[in-house]
Amino acid sequence: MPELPEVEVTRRSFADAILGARVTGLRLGKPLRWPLGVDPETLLGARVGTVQRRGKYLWLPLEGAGGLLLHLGMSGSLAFLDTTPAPGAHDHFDLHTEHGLLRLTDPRRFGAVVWAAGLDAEPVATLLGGLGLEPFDARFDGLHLHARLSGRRVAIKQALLAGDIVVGAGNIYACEALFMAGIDPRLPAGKLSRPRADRLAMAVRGVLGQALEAGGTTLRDFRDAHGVAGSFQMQAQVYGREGEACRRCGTAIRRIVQGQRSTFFCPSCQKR
DNA sequence: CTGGGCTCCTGTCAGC
DNA sequence: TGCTGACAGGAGCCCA
Repeated sequence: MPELPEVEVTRRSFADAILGARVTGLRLGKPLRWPLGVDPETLLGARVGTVQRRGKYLWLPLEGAGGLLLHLGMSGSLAFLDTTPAPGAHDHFDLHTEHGLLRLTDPRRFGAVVWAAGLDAEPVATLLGGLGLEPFDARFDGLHLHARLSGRRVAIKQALLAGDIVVGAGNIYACEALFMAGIDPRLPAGKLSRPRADRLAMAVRGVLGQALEAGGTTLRDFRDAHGVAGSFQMQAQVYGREGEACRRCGTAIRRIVQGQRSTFFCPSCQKR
């Protein structure tokens, strides 16, 4: 579910509210992707610092007690609640604080909550270590993109999704960015020309920025920590539109499979 | 190093 | 109505 815009929208929706609150309790539901990695008791009383985002991960610092790395996987969402409803079947992590309850709901359980002593401590250092640049980092541009793609034979779509060059674009936004840049998703990454790399870098930033403004994409169940849905799905040009007319040229949008993921594109607007 | 495929898990929907 | 298979917003891991 959540790509960079959804994760960032989520972060913004509760970071201020939880800042400075002491941890008063912790409840674990069914196992998530990895074990928490710490005795929950040791986190009691710690103050929550400023929630940060790196790629699609959130880092929740606990002053004097390390911090928690959160990932929403495919189906995760966070809620920040004034009350304490009985946990549902898919509520697998509760962090009770003086300011409210932070609850992770994740039906598929590909998400994770992992403790580490710090951002540079294991296992967090390894998880974050291989990540590419943030899309809004000034260092991320066509030059960087072009250099990192050179010699690679994978399809450009898969190179974007891999997250080791630039983070944040998942299946929806990778498709949308390639449409915006007019690039065929099957193009071998190393064959992207420098001018087109410029366009693609701009498009990645542009699409993620638009999605952020729209509050993210709510295909089915994405909500921010206060239950607000996103609306970027209304602006999608290709994602989920197989067989429908391209909004730019009218050609039928195609769906193909790359690396076991659906790719949507306009065969006429997007060139090799 | 690179690329490709598999895997984790549950829910939903289309088709028969 | 019930069953089956395809598919779903991620990404770590293993193997060639």
